[in-house]
Amino acid sequence: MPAEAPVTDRRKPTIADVAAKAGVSVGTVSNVMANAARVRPETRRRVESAIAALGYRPNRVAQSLSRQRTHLVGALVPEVTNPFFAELVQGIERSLSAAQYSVVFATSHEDVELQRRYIEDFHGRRVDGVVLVVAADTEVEEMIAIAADTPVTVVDRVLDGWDADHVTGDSAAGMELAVGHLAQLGHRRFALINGEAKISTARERESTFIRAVAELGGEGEISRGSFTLDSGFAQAEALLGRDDPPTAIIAGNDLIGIATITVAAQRGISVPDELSVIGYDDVPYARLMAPALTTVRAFPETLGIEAARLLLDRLDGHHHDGRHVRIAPELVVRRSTGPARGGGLGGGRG
Amino acid sequence: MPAEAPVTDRRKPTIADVAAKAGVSVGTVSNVMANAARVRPETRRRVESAIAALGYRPNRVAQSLSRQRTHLVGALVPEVTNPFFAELVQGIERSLSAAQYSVVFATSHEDVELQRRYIEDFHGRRVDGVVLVVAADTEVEEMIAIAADTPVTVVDRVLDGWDADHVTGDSAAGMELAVGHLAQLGHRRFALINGEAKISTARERESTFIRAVAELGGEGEISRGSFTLDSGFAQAEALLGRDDPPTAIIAGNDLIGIATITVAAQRGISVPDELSVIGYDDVPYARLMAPALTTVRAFPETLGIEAARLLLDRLDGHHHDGRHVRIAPELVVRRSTGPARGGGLGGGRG
DNA sequence: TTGTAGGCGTTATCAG
DNA sequence: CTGATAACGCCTACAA
Repeated sequence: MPAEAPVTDRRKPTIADVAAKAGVSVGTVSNVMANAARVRPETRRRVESAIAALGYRPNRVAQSLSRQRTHLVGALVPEVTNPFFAELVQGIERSLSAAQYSVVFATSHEDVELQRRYIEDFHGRRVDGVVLVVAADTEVEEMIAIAADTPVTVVDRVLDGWDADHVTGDSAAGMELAVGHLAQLGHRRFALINGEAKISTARERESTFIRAVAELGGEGEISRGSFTLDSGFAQAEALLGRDDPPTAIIAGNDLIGIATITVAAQRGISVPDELSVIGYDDVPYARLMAPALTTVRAFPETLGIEAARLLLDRLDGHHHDGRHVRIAPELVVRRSTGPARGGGLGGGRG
Repeated sequence: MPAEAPVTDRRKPTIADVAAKAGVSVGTVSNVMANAARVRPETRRRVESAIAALGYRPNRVAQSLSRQRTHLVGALVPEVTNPFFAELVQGIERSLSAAQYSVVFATSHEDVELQRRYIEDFHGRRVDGVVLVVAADTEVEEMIAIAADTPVTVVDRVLDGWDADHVTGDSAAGMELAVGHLAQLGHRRFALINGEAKISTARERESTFIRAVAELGGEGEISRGSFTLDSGFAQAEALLGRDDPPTAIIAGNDLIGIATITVAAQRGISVPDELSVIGYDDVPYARLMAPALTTVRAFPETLGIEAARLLLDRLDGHHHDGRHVRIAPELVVRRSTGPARGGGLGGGRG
């Protein structure tokens, strides 16, 4: 080898290097990469072998700047340690990466200030779009302003007054399923242990709970906290520590339901003989409880997939007005619900 | 307003717009933003108010191209629906974003081909570094080649022959804790239900298991599958369906441990009276089992935090050789382990 | 069919 | 202290 051989050049090859090696211009290289028709087969071959020889990979940063499109989307969820959101994120990531988008990912921990910072970061990076699970105390006005001129798809929760694309679970239907199931088992005294009242899913479940119980002529009480195991423990503890707990507890999500079953066990309350418990979401751990948790399946991964689809549609220019897709929930009967103590009208487990 | 007023300009303002409005050059604006000392206070004020008036935010894409640094890091894990990795990801994301990095996130699903594609995508996007949990069947050579000239920190699992920075849990110590605890309870017949033999943590736990059991003069058998609930169910089913199951089962991770407890319950095997079960990791659901799962806590979030720290150190140019940090595990005794049936030497629960 | 050159938005180098 | 201007790497007219 010649003495002039440069020390190993660690710089990644650029389109200019390829052009030089192939003896063509950068424009031509760009054309073959774009698969443009207007390039002679012979030339194409030369360029392609130069690309292969150099191991050339286009610089996406430069591409983004030039094309004014990053093929990047921001995903912001409250937590990733919550299995519901983990599945949601999985759905988002799968769909987006299948469509050749990369996702820059962040968690807000229900903190609006953090949420604001992340969204600004997304903007700074010129993401093509954002998939967002709004944090609990989010102000509509701020969101509308912040999300201006970047396509946003809102998922799981909704923000009143913001007509962004969104996909949600049908919490009203889900809650009706839950109350209906319990009613059929003869229950008349219910409690709902819920998450943050600021969150739309919690509100929808709550109002439906109230209405459904009223229509039934039953009694219903409501406890509010947050959608976490810890809050579930505290709330269940308070509820089950009382003299006359209800015969059926509906949990605002499975974490709360799981905590409730655990508290009942600790207190020697037999589920489902003395107390029926039903959760919401159907996370993987619901069926592993003893007894296995009856719950309303919410299909979190599907939510994520649909959210990604909506966003991609918009990025492709297919749609322009605020769309709303609603995912229908399903009742999953397991072992944590049973006939109300003292009989009642209801049939057995069928 | 004048008739010539342009239709609302949705284009984000550029540094040139700011310069024009402030009546200075782009270079000066750049200097102001860089907080350079060499700018007259009066000028700075003018520029700053122009920035504020326009709501100017620098374009990170252009910055990246110019600075040759994206402040982006890629994070690739096998799954995010596995709570161990969810916590790991949380640690990574927290640390990195605190250091002003954004993370582009992906999941390999233990698929080496997918893993390859994601890493190439990371490269294409010119991430400054990557945090990687290697997929199960990863080839060293390919990784070494693919990861060339991009700082990589390997976390949780290790790839023999690759001297990248890495942070792992001390699986040998953890397994010794597990076997020691069981031995003290009088157990002599053990089984290990493990994950993929291709994964370094599984191998380390397995070899330590063999050695520890041998030193004890006990019997040990090994079942291999994958680190999932489903595999845990299948393996536990096979093991507990036999005539003479061991008195103590060590699970390669908590998902397997949780599945084992569930299978035991289904088969009417009392835990811990007839069978002791111990898990690994201490995911949040371990303590919610009935009985609560004794386990070895692995601190996944800490793994993520340390991995991020190692990478950041390297990106700051502080270190250059392959470093290794090992996180010490802790035994968490709960209710799924107890004295071996038929007595033995061991004391009670203390 | 292929080459040239301007533009994408910043940073950095140098004169002035 | 400030203003031009050349990178950074790629795309896309427009010319040739």
